Amino acid sequence: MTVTIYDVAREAGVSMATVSRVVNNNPNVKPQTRKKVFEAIERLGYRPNAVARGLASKKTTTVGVVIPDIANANFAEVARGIEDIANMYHYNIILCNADMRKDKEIRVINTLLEKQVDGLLFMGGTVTDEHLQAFNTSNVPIVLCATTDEKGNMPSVDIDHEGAAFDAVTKLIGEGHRSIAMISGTLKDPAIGYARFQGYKRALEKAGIPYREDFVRVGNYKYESGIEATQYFLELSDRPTAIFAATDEMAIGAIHGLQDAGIAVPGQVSVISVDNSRMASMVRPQLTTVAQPMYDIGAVSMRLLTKLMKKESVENARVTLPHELVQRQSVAGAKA
Amino acid sequence: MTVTIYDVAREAGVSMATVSRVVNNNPNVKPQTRKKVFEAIERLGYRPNAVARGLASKKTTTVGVVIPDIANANFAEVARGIEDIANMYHYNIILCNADMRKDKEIRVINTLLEKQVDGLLFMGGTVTDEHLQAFNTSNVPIVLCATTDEKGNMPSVDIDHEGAAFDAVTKLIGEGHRSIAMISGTLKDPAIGYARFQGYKRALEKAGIPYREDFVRVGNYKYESGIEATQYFLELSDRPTAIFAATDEMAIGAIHGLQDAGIAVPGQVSVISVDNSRMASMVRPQLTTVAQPMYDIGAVSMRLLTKLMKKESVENARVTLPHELVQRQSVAGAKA
DNA sequence: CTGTTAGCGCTTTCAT
DNA sequence: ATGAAAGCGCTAACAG
Repeated sequence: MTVTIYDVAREAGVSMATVSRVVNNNPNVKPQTRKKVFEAIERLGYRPNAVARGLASKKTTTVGVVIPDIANANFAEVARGIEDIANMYHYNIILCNADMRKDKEIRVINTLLEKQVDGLLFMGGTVTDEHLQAFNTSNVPIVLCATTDEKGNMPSVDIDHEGAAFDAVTKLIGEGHRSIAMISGTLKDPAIGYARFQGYKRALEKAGIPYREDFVRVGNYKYESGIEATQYFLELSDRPTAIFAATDEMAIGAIHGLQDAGIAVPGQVSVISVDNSRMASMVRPQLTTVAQPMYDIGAVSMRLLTKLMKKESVENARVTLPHELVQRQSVAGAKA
Repeated sequence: MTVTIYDVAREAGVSMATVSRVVNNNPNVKPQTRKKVFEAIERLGYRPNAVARGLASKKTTTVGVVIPDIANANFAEVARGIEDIANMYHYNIILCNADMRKDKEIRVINTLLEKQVDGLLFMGGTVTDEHLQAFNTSNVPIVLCATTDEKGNMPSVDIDHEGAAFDAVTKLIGEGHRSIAMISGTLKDPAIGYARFQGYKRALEKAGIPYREDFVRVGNYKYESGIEATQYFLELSDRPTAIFAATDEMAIGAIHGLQDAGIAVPGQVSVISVDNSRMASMVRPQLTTVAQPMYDIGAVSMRLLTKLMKKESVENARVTLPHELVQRQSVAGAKA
């Protein structure tokens, strides 16, 4: 039925150990023997059983990554960064989607740990005590990627969300805007939603612009919620001249919400956001936004994880990658 | 160090077999014993080792899915369908991205098979002889999902790409268009690129419109290539009045390429495509497109796979799901 | 350079 | 209802 290492050994006239050696590229095998074994493998169509290997060696050479939402382009980009580095270090990666649901995140973490991954990458999403608890039961290294824990105890790679939001809003202020509304993500999410909201407030404060509650709407990071929030702003007697959206997707919603109401962007209202996803160029006017280096976040966090898995010492286990304003066409100066 | 089933057995004062039974929900355990075991598990923080279990039982309750491009929203949607059904049947799924590269697809298939998945879903992408060869070495069921093999020998779930393209172009013709250009995907891909191209040709033919080679440009399914193709069409002395793009993303590129050149959509040129991705509503004018039931493709293929894994008999192992025209704002009648 | 021999942690007959 | 024991397929000392 299934051909095992034992079958190969018999076919090649050597011991299992020798077959194991050639399969694992152990140099201590005579070239001639190696050849014999390879031939036997070929002849029998032998495929090593990774499960048995994992049990015997206590290593699976695979790292698990939990991705909060597979449909989110940003996370996809992070995943690409992870993969490229993982391949470089000969790790397999198994992706598990958590569908934006906390219970599923916890379940997926446990599943991955049961599967004996050699390390875990937890991407995006809020890190609650429950998460921490699940992480604690693990004896493999875990790094947070595109998120952080509030306590700051875990290795992580992220950007400075508060600072990115601050820079975006400051850009608007620099263009002369004083009536700046925000379409926020959920404030319950400390890692992203709340941090970006804080950046908005700080930029206002620094410029001496009073904070107005009616200038903030909470969306769900999605396009439709950007439209809805914008429609709300348009009903205000005192309309904003600029909108800061916490994500590109909501910003595109804002642009369309504005345009559908016959308002020119950026002629009458400017729009800015944070992300610089691929979509930012796929809208007219093209979106001015603060870029997050998603690919790098993935790459750096995977690199960090490899070090941790090899028990190498790491200088700094909490890295913050720089962000940067990308100017396109959705921001213009405020009318005097 | 790591706590094993043996530790739990000792702690609870029972045998390994009994612990195994309660962990696996075997009814043949006295409630009282069950309770004792659960307490021991709790006290020790026992987590079953899926690798050991997999080796002993020769089942991993996980299915591998290879996804050609994690950044593609359509595939993400298929993946969601897969997941929902997998959860329902208590299978874990592990996603492996193949980065649109054939060699990586083959490698990933082999990795998954080595990991002893109980079944495999191969999503999108062309199925070559090399693929078939890799599939053949497997003794677990495999189903193609959002693609098919040319020979038609493998279980698969897909839509009728040729028919979808035919319907899209026919819609244009119904609106009075006769100068219809196409932005195709690569013709090398029989499952999608070529099939949609064939649909375009057949619709033209049926309407008695001669096929013109200069009205077809091959793109790479991406936004930018949609723009480029459109710019090419605009340079023609004899411009098309409508553009059929093989994917939404290229269609959005077409819309913007047109608008950037000062051409009204759909006023002067109509645009239609196939996909109905989320993006179709995230553009102005909103895109008229033929919907593919991506989620259902995922769900149905996973369901099919569960049947195959349980060795249930299946009536039809090659299913084609229906498509449907979704009318939005990017198509208008041809000027008389 | 190669073979022997214990396990890795769990499931699964087979007894009892 | 429970336990004993034989593996699952492979790796990793250890010995030679």
